[in-house]
Amino acid sequence: MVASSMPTITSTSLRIGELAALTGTTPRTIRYYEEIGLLARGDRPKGKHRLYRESDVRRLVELTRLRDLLGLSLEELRRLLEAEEARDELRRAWRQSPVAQERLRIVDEALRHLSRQLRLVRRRRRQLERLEADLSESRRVALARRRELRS
Amino acid sequence: MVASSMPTITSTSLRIGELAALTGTTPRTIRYYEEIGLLARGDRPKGKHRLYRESDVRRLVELTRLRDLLGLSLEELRRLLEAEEARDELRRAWRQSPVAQERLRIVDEALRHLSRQLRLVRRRRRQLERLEADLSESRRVALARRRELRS
DNA sequence: TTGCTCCTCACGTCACGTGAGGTGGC
DNA sequence: TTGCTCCTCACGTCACGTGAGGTGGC
Repeated sequence: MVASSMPTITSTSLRIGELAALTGTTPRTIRYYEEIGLLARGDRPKGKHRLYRESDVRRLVELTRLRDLLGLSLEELRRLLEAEEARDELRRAWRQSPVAQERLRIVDEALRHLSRQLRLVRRRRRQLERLEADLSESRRVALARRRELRS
Repeated sequence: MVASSMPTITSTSLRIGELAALTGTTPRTIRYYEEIGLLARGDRPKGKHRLYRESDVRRLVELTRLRDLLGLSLEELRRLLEAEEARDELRRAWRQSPVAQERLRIVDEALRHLSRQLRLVRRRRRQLERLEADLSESRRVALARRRELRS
């Protein structure tokens, strides 16, 4: 009873419904993202259940976050994250290559990518701040009017 | 030559293409919003051109802003703005009714509505700020790594 | 084994995009 | 009048939602 059938190879193995619940999305969305190539296929005999790991949770959270908060189409999202996939590739290469020259190139690539996302996020935040300021101003006016009516 | 054919009744009269350009959207979107009742029909002999005024520009800008920045569906948007239309109704009533009691009710209604929108906007802004903080942190780590590599 | 979740089509829906063919005129 | 923009269908597309009918088992 102590040693179960087989040792788990992957960290935590999730089914599609569990991944969906953890990321606040739906199985259908996950299958669709796989279909259009936003999520990896993960070699699996056709008809059998999909299995996911911790890294898939992080990936999907990032996807939905950028999608919702930046309002990107899935095509734009794909282009934005292609760079990131290349970065992951490089990160793997990083461990193999302790050559400083090479490592510097990898870090610079990552920095360019992060800067691009930060620019998009900041622009959005400024737009939201402007909307919030406009609404606050309207409220300020309404509050003043109410005070006047009450006096 | 001084007195042209007829005096313009509406402030500025815009065609659908001009309204679209001013609001950063498309004629098709405007027609669709009219179709589903987000924009007024504006009595017009069927087949003839639609004409818009300054107030339509403001309305459409508000619509697209809330749609894009809050990520609302058009159904949610409609519900959010139904209150606002009621508010416009009341605003017209305002001018007729100088009864303080009635005016107070109108202002309170407006305030509740503004607060609701502000809550949505602020929640969004906090989410964006969290995303921005996460990205900034990643960049900080990458920058530190680069400094180390360069030394 | 039973009951849940999963599987793959496949059609439906929302929010428009994109012609096609025709008419209007701030 | 000519050329632009507008008009109304109507079909296409993106990003999924929603069954239907069947199979799998972290």
